[in-house]
Amino acid sequence: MQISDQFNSSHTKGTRLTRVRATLTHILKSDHGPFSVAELLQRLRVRGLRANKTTVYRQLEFFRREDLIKEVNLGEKQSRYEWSERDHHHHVVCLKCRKVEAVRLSENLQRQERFIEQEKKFIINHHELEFFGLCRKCQ
Amino acid sequence: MQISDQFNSSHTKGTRLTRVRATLTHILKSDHGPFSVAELLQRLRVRGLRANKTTVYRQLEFFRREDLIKEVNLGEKQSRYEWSERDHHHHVVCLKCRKVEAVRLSENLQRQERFIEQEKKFIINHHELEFFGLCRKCQ
DNA sequence: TTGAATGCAAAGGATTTGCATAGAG
DNA sequence: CTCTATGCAAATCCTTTGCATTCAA
Repeated sequence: MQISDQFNSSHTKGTRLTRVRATLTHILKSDHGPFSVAELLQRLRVRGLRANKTTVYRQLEFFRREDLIKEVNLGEKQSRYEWSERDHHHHVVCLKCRKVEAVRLSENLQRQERFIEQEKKFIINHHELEFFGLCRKCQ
Repeated sequence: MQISDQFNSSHTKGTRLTRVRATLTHILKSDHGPFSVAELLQRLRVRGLRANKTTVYRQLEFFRREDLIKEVNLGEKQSRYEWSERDHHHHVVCLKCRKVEAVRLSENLQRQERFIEQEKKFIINHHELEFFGLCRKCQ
């Protein structure tokens, strides 16, 4: 596998495609997120890779610098991370079992953002929206 | 001041209106939030009350149990807290100076919640929505 | 060969817990 | 007087840092 297969921005010069990085990329891209660091370590282990948590934190820092992932906060003590290439979406979080699902809203928040920019004189960069409730099983 | 002035739910039997609790209540109710624990300690100090951070955490736990405050997460490492009696609103957060302002949306998210409840079979309890960008001064 | 990536231990920062003491009712 | 609230120290949990070693290119 060539580095250029996955990382071809000018920022990535001098970086190396290690086994941990390749596997983490694969997990973040294809599995169902968003993931906590503990979950990522777990999934690495399942794939036969016993990595150190520090390494995972540093990989996430790298992905973050390259704008490849987004950090998500669902009101837990730890952060979660997900690949950012996917479509813009939000999350529904079950208050009982903590199950997380992605949702796409039927209409977006553009209009609200314009409203806020006018009223507050803020320039909006992005928003974060999460819904909390009970999933089907926990109802 | 009577306890019943501020806490008259059936849950509050046996609780005591200490100076810290009364002052924290006042700060959370009248000052401009949401506040971190450090900020609450600072404001207590300004009012001549040197409280321990553990005490503040325990007071917040108490307010939370009584459903008097909401915990807010703005992507920082610490949590923030605000009195929950106020009107439902969201936050705009400046990515540069971290200034926080409240915004009321011109239209609410009820419709989107109904949509999600149908599509995902979730029962929505509440949502959290924050906008991030640059405030007037930081643009 | 060379410097980016890794592992391990230790440090940091926010939050929680245990226990003895203070103080509201 | 009684039991809730407090303070202090220590413990926990997540995250970051320092440094010597490994390994991709």
